[in-house]
Amino acid sequence: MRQTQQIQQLLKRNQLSVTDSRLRILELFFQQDGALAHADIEKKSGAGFDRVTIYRTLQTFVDKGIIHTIPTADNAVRYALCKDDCTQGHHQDHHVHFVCERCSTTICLEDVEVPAIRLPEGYTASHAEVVVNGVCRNCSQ
Amino acid sequence: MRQTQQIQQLLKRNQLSVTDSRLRILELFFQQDGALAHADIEKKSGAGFDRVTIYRTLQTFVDKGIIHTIPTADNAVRYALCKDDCTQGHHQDHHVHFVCERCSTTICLEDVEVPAIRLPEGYTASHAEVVVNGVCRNCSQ
DNA sequence: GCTAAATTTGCAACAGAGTTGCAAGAATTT
DNA sequence: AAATTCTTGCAACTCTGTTGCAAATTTAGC
Ligand SMILES: [Mn+2]
Ligand SMILES: [Mn+2]
Ligand SMILES: [Zn+2]
Ligand SMILES: [Zn+2]
Repeated sequence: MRQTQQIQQLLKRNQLSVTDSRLRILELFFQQDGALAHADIEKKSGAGFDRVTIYRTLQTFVDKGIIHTIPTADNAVRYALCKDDCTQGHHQDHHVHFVCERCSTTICLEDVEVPAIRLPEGYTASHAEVVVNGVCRNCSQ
Repeated sequence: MRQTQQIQQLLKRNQLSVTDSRLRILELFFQQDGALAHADIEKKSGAGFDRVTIYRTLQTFVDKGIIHTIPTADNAVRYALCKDDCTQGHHQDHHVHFVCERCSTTICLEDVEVPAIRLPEGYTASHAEVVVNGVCRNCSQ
């Protein structure tokens, strides 16, 4: 398996020990193009990892800049691979996210940048999150 | 009390019976300019309304177009009064929301419209949510 | 390859957010 | 004021996420 090798290297590059759950969870992210919620991972991982392990693994990946969180209206955090140059403690994912109303897939629109927002006097922006709801490419035909 | 009168009328206009919890919760919203989360209301209401009553009251107000929800990154729904022309089943609040990193107040920027987002081929937008994080007017001096 | 140290995992127990059914209580209608 | 309608509180439950700790696994040194 070529991919397993690549994932191992990704872990080592981030000074993380190579464990079954980390390999499997990253594998899921690489097989998917939409985002994954904790519950999705619990179902799809198969191997019956403990819920807590999954939470901790996801948190570790976020800390290392391997995945990023996506805020959605339904109060369940979703995660997706960082394709930008994110590093430990410094995420760079300034793109728009899309949630499909039909299939409820959550997708990173890597090429759509968050527009600059003109704020009233006295407000200083540090970061903006844009989530667009609508119908995705798959569902619109 | 003049305000109580006004709140009563707001309830009647929406075909809602006038009850202690509804009066009190609306009163809190009118006294506040930031948004309120369920937990805030539970604390500030004083009168010890049941948690379930608060949840149901908030849901009713959202359904009627009296308040709207604000998505934030911390996975706790916040609510604010609708100042736009929202009606039963049809919210019109297309403004930007702001979350202060210092005081964590959540504010509706009624005058800041959500910009149009250009999506890739195949995607259709129906609604976009913009949440800007930063430092608010109060905290920036 | 084996051992010791460092890290990760699973379990149990917990906290918080939100939902549902139902009987009792209040508000509205007549 | 009584009957009807609607709302509330309670209990019980689900789902999401967190923490402490001992056991298991991984890594590093030899
Ligand atoms: Mn993304
Ligand atoms: Mn608002
Ligand atoms: Zn879709
Ligand atoms: Zn502030």
